[in-house]
Amino acid sequence: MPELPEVETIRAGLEPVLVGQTVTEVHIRQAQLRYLIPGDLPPILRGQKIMALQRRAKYLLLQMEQGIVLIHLGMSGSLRFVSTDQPPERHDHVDFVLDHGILRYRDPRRFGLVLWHPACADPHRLLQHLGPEPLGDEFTSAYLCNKAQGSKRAIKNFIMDSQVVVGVGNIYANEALFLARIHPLRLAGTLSMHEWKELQRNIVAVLHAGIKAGGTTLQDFVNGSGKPGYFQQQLLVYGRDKAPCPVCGEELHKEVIGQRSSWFCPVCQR
DNA sequence: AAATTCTCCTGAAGGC
DNA sequence: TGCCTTCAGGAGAATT
Repeated sequence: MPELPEVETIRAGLEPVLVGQTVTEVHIRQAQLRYLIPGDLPPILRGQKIMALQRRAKYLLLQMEQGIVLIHLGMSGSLRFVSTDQPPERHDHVDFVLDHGILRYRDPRRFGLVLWHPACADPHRLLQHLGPEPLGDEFTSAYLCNKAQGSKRAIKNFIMDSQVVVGVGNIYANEALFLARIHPLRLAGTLSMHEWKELQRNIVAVLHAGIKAGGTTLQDFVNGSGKPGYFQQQLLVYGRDKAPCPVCGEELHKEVIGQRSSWFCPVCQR
Protein backbone atom coordinates (compact mmCIF):
# COMPACT_ATOMS: atom_id res chain seq x y z
CA MET A 1 0.00 0.00 0.00
CA PRO A 2 1.64 3.18 -1.13
CA GLU A 3 2.33 5.59 1.68
CA LEU A 4 4.61 8.58 1.43
CA PRO A 5 7.87 6.60 1.19
CA GLU A 6 6.41 4.43 -1.55
CA VAL A 7 5.11 7.39 -3.54
CA GLU A 8 8.43 9.21 -3.14
CA THR A 9 10.27 6.06 -4.25
CA ILE A 10 8.17 5.95 -7.39
CA ARG A 11 8.59 9.67 -8.04
CA ALA A 12 12.35 9.63 -7.64
CA GLY A 13 12.69 6.59 -9.86
CA LEU A 14 10.44 7.79 -12.66
CA GLU A 15 11.24 11.47 -12.87
CA PRO A 16 14.59 11.17 -14.72
CA VAL A 17 13.06 8.63 -17.09
CA LEU A 18 9.97 10.66 -17.92
CA VAL A 19 11.12 14.27 -18.12
CA GLY A 20 11.53 15.45 -21.68
CA GLN A 21 9.34 12.75 -23.21
CA THR A 22 6.22 13.69 -25.12
CA VAL A 23 2.84 12.00 -24.79
CA THR A 24 1.90 10.52 -28.15
CA GLU A 25 -1.26 8.69 -27.06
CA VAL A 26 -3.31 7.88 -23.96
CA HIS A 27 -5.30 4.67 -23.62
CA ILE A 28 -7.95 4.44 -20.91
CA ARG A 29 -9.29 0.91 -20.36
CA GLN A 30 -11.09 1.58 -17.08
CA ALA A 31 -12.14 5.15 -16.31
CA GLN A 32 -14.04 4.39 -13.12
CA LEU A 33 -11.58 4.98 -10.30
CA ARG A 34 -12.27 7.03 -7.17
CA TYR A 35 -13.32 9.69 -9.65
CA LEU A 36 -14.10 9.15 -13.29
CA ILE A 37 -11.08 9.80 -15.47
CA PRO A 38 -12.08 12.72 -17.72
CA GLY A 39 -12.86 11.49 -21.23
CA ASP A 40 -10.98 14.34 -22.86
CA LEU A 41 -7.71 13.43 -21.17
CA PRO A 42 -6.25 11.71 -24.26
CA PRO A 43 -6.78 14.62 -26.69
CA ILE A 44 -5.62 17.11 -24.07
CA LEU A 45 -2.37 15.29 -23.34
CA ARG A 46 -1.50 14.31 -26.90
CA GLY A 47 1.60 16.24 -27.97
CA GLN A 48 2.39 17.66 -24.53
CA LYS A 49 5.84 17.25 -23.08
CA ILE A 50 6.48 16.06 -19.52
CA MET A 51 8.27 18.83 -17.64
CA ALA A 52 8.60 17.28 -14.16
CA LEU A 53 7.25 14.65 -11.79
CA GLN A 54 6.57 16.15 -8.38
CA ARG A 55 4.89 14.94 -5.21
CA ARG A 56 2.53 16.65 -2.75
CA ALA A 57 1.36 14.43 0.10
CA LYS A 58 0.71 11.10 -1.63
CA TYR A 59 -0.30 12.76 -4.87
CA LEU A 60 2.00 12.49 -7.87
CA LEU A 61 1.96 15.60 -10.03
CA LEU A 62 2.92 15.02 -13.63
CA GLN A 63 3.79 18.52 -14.74
CA MET A 64 2.87 19.00 -18.39
CA GLU A 65 3.29 22.04 -20.60
CA GLN A 66 -0.32 23.12 -20.15
CA GLY A 67 -1.22 21.76 -16.74
CA ILE A 68 -0.91 18.87 -14.33
CA VAL A 69 -1.92 15.23 -14.40
CA LEU A 70 -2.89 14.53 -10.81
CA ILE A 71 -2.28 10.89 -9.89
CA HIS A 72 -3.06 9.08 -6.64
CA LEU A 73 -2.30 5.41 -6.13
CA GLY A 74 -4.97 4.75 -3.52
CA MET A 75 -3.94 1.66 -1.68
CA SER A 76 -3.18 -0.77 -4.49
CA GLY A 77 -2.02 1.46 -7.31
CA SER A 78 1.28 1.35 -9.12
CA LEU A 79 2.89 3.41 -11.82
CA ARG A 80 5.56 1.84 -13.99
CA PHE A 81 7.55 2.66 -17.06
CA VAL A 82 7.46 -0.29 -19.45
CA SER A 83 8.49 -0.97 -23.03
CA THR A 84 5.98 -0.41 -25.81
CA ASP A 85 5.73 -4.11 -26.61
CA GLN A 86 4.62 -5.07 -23.11
CA PRO A 87 0.94 -6.05 -23.25
CA PRO A 88 -1.37 -4.65 -20.57
CA GLU A 89 -2.57 -7.00 -17.87
CA ARG A 90 -5.69 -7.10 -15.73
CA HIS A 91 -6.14 -3.83 -13.80
CA ASP A 92 -3.77 -1.88 -16.06
CA HIS A 93 -6.25 0.97 -16.44
CA VAL A 94 -4.27 3.71 -18.18
CA ASP A 95 -1.35 3.82 -20.61
CA PHE A 96 0.44 7.08 -21.28
CA VAL A 97 2.31 6.24 -24.47
CA LEU A 98 5.54 8.23 -24.60
CA ASP A 99 8.44 8.58 -27.04
CA HIS A 100 10.42 5.69 -25.60
CA GLY A 101 7.94 3.57 -23.70
CA ILE A 102 4.70 3.51 -21.78
CA LEU A 103 3.88 5.02 -18.40
CA ARG A 104 1.38 2.45 -17.13
CA TYR A 105 -1.10 3.00 -14.29
CA ARG A 106 -2.41 -0.09 -12.53
CA ASP A 107 -4.85 -0.14 -9.62
CA PRO A 108 -6.72 -3.37 -8.77
CA ARG A 109 -8.90 -1.82 -6.07
CA ARG A 110 -9.46 1.43 -7.92
CA PHE A 111 -9.18 3.73 -4.93
CA GLY A 112 -6.73 5.90 -6.83
CA LEU A 113 -7.34 8.69 -9.30
CA VAL A 114 -6.06 10.22 -12.53
CA LEU A 115 -7.26 13.77 -13.15
CA TRP A 116 -6.35 16.68 -15.37
CA HIS A 117 -5.83 20.14 -13.88
CA PRO A 118 -5.20 22.95 -16.38
CA ALA A 119 -2.46 25.42 -15.58
CA CYS A 120 -3.92 28.37 -13.72
CA ALA A 121 -3.42 30.29 -10.52
CA ASP A 122 -5.58 28.09 -8.29
CA PRO A 123 -4.18 24.86 -6.91
CA HIS A 124 -6.38 21.82 -7.42
CA ARG A 125 -9.15 21.52 -4.82
CA LEU A 126 -7.78 18.17 -3.65
CA LEU A 127 -4.49 19.85 -2.80
CA GLN A 128 -6.06 22.65 -0.79
CA HIS A 129 -6.44 22.15 2.94
CA LEU A 130 -3.48 19.78 3.10
CA GLY A 131 -1.22 20.03 6.12
CA PRO A 132 2.56 20.42 5.90
CA GLU A 133 4.89 17.83 4.44
CA PRO A 134 6.35 15.68 7.24
CA LEU A 135 9.83 15.97 5.75
CA GLY A 136 9.62 19.74 5.38
CA ASP A 137 10.64 22.62 7.65
CA GLU A 138 7.10 23.42 8.79
CA PHE A 139 6.66 20.06 10.48
CA THR A 140 7.93 20.73 13.97
CA SER A 141 6.99 19.59 17.46
CA ALA A 142 5.83 23.13 18.23
CA TYR A 143 3.52 23.05 15.22
CA LEU A 144 2.02 19.74 16.31
CA CYS A 145 1.58 20.85 19.90
CA ASN A 146 -0.12 24.02 18.82
CA LYS A 147 -2.35 22.25 16.30
CA ALA A 148 -3.48 19.74 18.93
CA GLN A 149 -4.49 22.33 21.53
CA GLY A 150 -7.71 21.11 23.12
CA SER A 151 -8.08 18.17 20.75
CA LYS A 152 -9.74 15.11 22.22
CA ARG A 153 -8.95 12.83 19.31
CA ALA A 154 -6.79 9.76 19.66
CA ILE A 155 -3.22 10.72 18.82
CA LYS A 156 -3.09 8.03 16.13
CA ASN A 157 -6.07 9.53 14.31
CA PHE A 158 -4.57 12.97 14.76
CA ILE A 159 -1.27 12.21 13.04
CA MET A 160 -3.05 10.33 10.24
CA ASP A 161 -5.22 13.37 9.46
CA SER A 162 -3.94 14.95 6.25
CA GLN A 163 -5.04 18.37 7.48
CA VAL A 164 -2.57 17.98 10.34
CA VAL A 165 0.31 16.45 8.40
CA VAL A 166 0.27 14.62 5.09
CA GLY A 167 1.68 11.25 4.17
CA VAL A 168 1.52 9.44 7.51
CA GLY A 169 -0.48 6.31 6.76
CA ASN A 170 -1.40 3.42 8.98
CA ILE A 171 1.87 1.50 8.77
CA TYR A 172 4.12 4.42 9.60
CA ALA A 173 1.74 5.81 12.24
CA ASN A 174 1.91 2.52 14.12
CA GLU A 175 5.69 2.41 13.88
CA ALA A 176 6.26 6.04 14.87
CA LEU A 177 4.01 5.78 17.94
CA PHE A 178 5.83 2.67 19.05
CA LEU A 179 9.23 4.27 18.65
CA ALA A 180 8.01 7.36 20.51
CA ARG A 181 6.57 5.12 23.25
CA ILE A 182 3.18 6.82 23.04
CA HIS A 183 -0.08 4.89 23.37
CA PRO A 184 -2.18 5.30 20.19
CA LEU A 185 -5.32 6.12 22.17
CA ARG A 186 -3.79 9.04 24.09
CA LEU A 187 -5.79 12.20 23.49
CA ALA A 188 -3.86 14.52 21.20
CA GLY A 189 -4.37 17.51 23.48
CA THR A 190 -2.67 15.79 26.41
CA LEU A 191 0.81 15.13 25.04
CA SER A 192 3.73 16.84 26.75
CA MET A 193 6.25 18.85 24.79
CA HIS A 194 8.76 16.09 25.30
CA GLU A 195 6.32 13.60 23.78
CA TRP A 196 5.65 15.87 20.81
CA LYS A 197 9.38 16.06 20.18
CA GLU A 198 9.73 12.30 20.34
CA LEU A 199 6.75 11.78 18.06
CA GLN A 200 7.83 14.36 15.50
CA ARG A 201 11.36 12.98 15.45
CA ASN A 202 10.20 9.41 15.03
CA ILE A 203 7.67 10.19 12.30
CA VAL A 204 10.49 11.76 10.32
CA ALA A 205 12.85 8.90 11.14
CA VAL A 206 10.45 6.16 10.13
CA LEU A 207 9.55 7.89 6.86
CA HIS A 208 13.22 8.38 6.03
CA ALA A 209 13.91 4.74 6.84
CA GLY A 210 11.01 3.74 4.59
CA ILE A 211 12.35 5.78 1.70
CA LYS A 212 15.84 4.41 2.22
CA ALA A 213 14.49 0.84 2.06
CA GLY A 214 12.58 1.62 -1.12
CA GLY A 215 9.17 1.47 0.52
CA THR A 216 7.11 -1.25 2.17
CA THR A 217 5.87 -4.17 0.09
CA LEU A 218 3.15 -6.06 1.93
CA GLN A 219 1.16 -7.39 -0.99
CA ASP A 220 1.74 -5.61 -4.21
CA PHE A 221 3.79 -2.44 -3.95
CA VAL A 222 6.34 -2.01 -6.71
CA ASN A 223 8.37 1.02 -7.72
CA GLY A 224 8.53 2.61 -11.16
CA SER A 225 10.64 -0.26 -12.43
CA GLY A 226 8.40 -2.95 -10.99
CA LYS A 227 10.70 -3.75 -8.04
CA PRO A 228 9.40 -4.26 -4.48
CA GLY A 229 10.51 -2.36 -1.36
CA TYR A 230 12.08 -3.82 1.74
CA PHE A 231 10.90 -1.75 4.68
CA GLN A 232 8.49 -4.50 5.76
CA GLN A 233 11.53 -6.33 7.11
CA GLN A 234 12.07 -3.49 9.56
CA LEU A 235 8.51 -3.22 10.85
CA LEU A 236 8.50 -3.47 14.63
CA VAL A 237 4.79 -3.63 15.42
CA TYR A 238 2.65 -3.27 12.29
CA GLY A 239 0.87 -6.52 11.49
CA ARG A 240 2.64 -8.43 14.25
CA ASP A 241 -0.31 -10.02 16.01
CA LYS A 242 0.59 -11.32 19.45
CA ALA A 243 4.30 -11.07 18.71
CA PRO A 244 6.57 -10.12 21.60
CA CYS A 245 7.43 -6.44 21.95
CA PRO A 246 10.91 -6.00 20.44
CA VAL A 247 11.86 -3.86 23.43
CA CYS A 248 10.33 -5.46 26.55
CA GLY A 249 9.00 -8.81 25.33
CA GLU A 250 5.41 -8.18 26.37
CA GLU A 251 2.80 -9.46 23.92
CA LEU A 252 1.81 -6.81 21.39
CA HIS A 253 -1.81 -5.74 21.52
CA LYS A 254 -4.04 -5.25 18.48
CA GLU A 255 -6.98 -2.88 18.49
CA VAL A 256 -9.02 -1.12 15.84
CA ILE A 257 -8.73 2.64 16.22
CA GLY A 258 -10.63 4.92 13.87
CA GLN A 259 -11.40 1.89 11.70
CA ARG A 260 -7.68 1.18 11.26
CA SER A 261 -5.86 -1.79 12.70
CA SER A 262 -3.40 -0.71 15.34
CA TRP A 263 -0.65 -2.62 17.08
CA PHE A 264 1.16 -1.40 20.16
CA CYS A 265 2.96 -2.50 23.29
CA PRO A 266 0.74 -1.96 26.34
CA VAL A 267 3.81 -1.71 28.55
CA CYS A 268 6.17 0.51 26.56
CA GLN A 269 3.56 2.83 25.10
CA ARG A 270 1.91 5.15 27.59
C1' DA B 1 -17.79 22.72 14.41
C1' DA B 2 -14.96 18.87 15.56
C1' DA B 3 -15.02 14.15 15.25
C1' DT B 4 -16.68 9.95 13.55
C1' DT B 5 -18.67 7.03 10.06
C1' DC B 6 -19.54 5.88 5.36
C1' DT B 7 -18.05 4.87 0.83
C1' DC B 8 -15.67 3.37 -3.31
C1' DC B 9 -13.27 -1.72 -4.90
C1' DT B 10 -10.79 -6.23 -5.29
C1' DG B 11 -7.97 -9.90 -3.61
C1' DA B 12 -6.51 -12.55 0.18
C1' DA B 13 -7.66 -15.31 3.91
C1' DG B 14 -10.64 -17.96 6.75
C1' DG B 15 -14.66 -21.05 7.55
C1' DC B 16 -17.23 -24.98 6.39
C1' DT C 1 -11.81 -28.28 -4.13
C1' DG C 2 -14.86 -24.64 -3.96
C1' DC C 3 -18.15 -21.44 -2.53
C1' DC C 4 -19.31 -17.87 0.68
C1' DT C 5 -18.09 -14.38 4.13
C1' DT C 6 -15.09 -11.15 6.14
C1' DC C 7 -11.68 -7.79 6.08
C1' DA C 8 -8.11 -4.37 4.79
C1' DG C 9 -7.36 0.25 3.46
C1' DG C 10 -6.67 6.30 1.44
C1' DA C 11 -9.10 9.89 2.09
C1' DG C 12 -12.99 12.69 0.42
C1' DA C 13 -17.93 12.94 1.48
C1' DA C 14 -21.58 12.55 4.50
C1' DT C 15 -23.33 12.49 8.96
C1' DT C 16 -23.63 13.21 13.88
